[in-house]
Amino acid sequence: MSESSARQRIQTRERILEAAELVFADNGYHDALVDEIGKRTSMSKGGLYFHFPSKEELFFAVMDRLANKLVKRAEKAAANADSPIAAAEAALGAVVSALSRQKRLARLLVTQGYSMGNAFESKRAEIFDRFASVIRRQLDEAQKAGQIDELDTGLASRVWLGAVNEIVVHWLFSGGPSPSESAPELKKLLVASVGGNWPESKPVSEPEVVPA
Amino acid sequence: MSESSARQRIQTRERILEAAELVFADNGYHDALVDEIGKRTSMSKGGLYFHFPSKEELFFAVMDRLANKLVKRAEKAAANADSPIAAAEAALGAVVSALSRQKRLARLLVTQGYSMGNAFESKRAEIFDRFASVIRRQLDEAQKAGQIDELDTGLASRVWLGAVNEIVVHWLFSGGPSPSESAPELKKLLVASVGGNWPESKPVSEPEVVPA
DNA sequence: TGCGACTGACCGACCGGTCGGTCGGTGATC
DNA sequence: GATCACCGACCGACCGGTCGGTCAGTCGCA
Repeated sequence: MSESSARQRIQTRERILEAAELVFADNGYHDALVDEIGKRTSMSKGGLYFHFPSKEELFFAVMDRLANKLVKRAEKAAANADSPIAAAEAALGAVVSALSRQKRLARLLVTQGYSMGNAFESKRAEIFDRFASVIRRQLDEAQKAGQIDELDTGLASRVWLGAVNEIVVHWLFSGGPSPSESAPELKKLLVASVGGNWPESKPVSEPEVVPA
Repeated sequence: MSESSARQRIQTRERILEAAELVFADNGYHDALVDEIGKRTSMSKGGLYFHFPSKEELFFAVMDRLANKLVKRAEKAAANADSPIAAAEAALGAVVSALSRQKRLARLLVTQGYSMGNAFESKRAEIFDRFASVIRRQLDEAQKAGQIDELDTGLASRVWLGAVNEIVVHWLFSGGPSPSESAPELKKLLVASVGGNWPESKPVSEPEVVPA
């Protein structure tokens, strides 16, 4: 059946993507070996190359998959909030909390692409722009609602992103506190940056499940 | 004379460092070829390896040199300001303006190291910590002077750094406006993040020399 | 029997690092 | 001031491991 075989195909792809995610996250693009991905998939190198045309494409696919998941998470969190500024905060909190829980994913998203060389630039830009847009949309709303100052929301969204990025990298590289621990203070700083009035109510729930 | 030969030695090292800076900045650590650095120095690979024990050490030396220059610049700018919060702003402005002027340096400092693999982590941490300290010291002063809110200045300084980092990366990768164009608005956001009272006076001079 | 999925031995470009060798200068010795 | 031993700086051909990618062949299912 072309139906079930198509399903099979997709499942196999998924299996590869999962393994590749691990390997890329641990080693960075350059030091990740295609053979290693094969080993973890219990599939030979040739098999991998049947599903993906190159290491580069495979990496991009991994990044897209990851970005999709996280962006969705952020958008969902934003949708559940009850004011634009709270939504922006929630989106940011969702990402921070997800990355805190999965060091490997954080690594992958935030640093491990660069070793690809200059070809990575556009992918990085694309992904970060997607996150920035989520934040920005909320800030635009907040501005319309008069919750925050007049300002360049594009710039502000990148400031927010950059801040998160730096906190995460610092955690990864220097072993500081987990980003989720810094999150409340971080949110305070970022909301203040756009002149938002800090709401006394609702500290914005995000389960904050810490894995074993 | 051992005197002049020591001088010569240092000069040669400097020549190599300058060439290496260019090559690393253009290609990233991994894609930079030692042979290419040799070509630009008019020196053979063997010659290079007489002065530096490995490609890695050479790269670190380049990064240190660059970081030193920039940190000094930032500290100088801070020292010339007439209030702690203005000093923090000035330090940040100095870095932004320097990077805006030298795209290559920006690239080198901000992205090109990652392709070294996980060995880069500690170097990156070290350098960014140095910058963070400069900012932080000023924020601590400002806090003592009651110019800003009670807050975690360590966290705040990383927020500032991260913001700058993201603006620069966005400029490099997406060809947006030069960071120095965004600087005024950026400063406003960051000062607001720490609850600083925006002073109407003195927009903090930094010559803002734009090269041809 | 045809075809999609997969195997794994093999290829070959690539590049950091090495090492035997060269050479201009320096200073001690006669 | 000529000779000579020596040395630091530099040269560049070469080595050897690595790794992305290829391809002829296998297997099982429809």
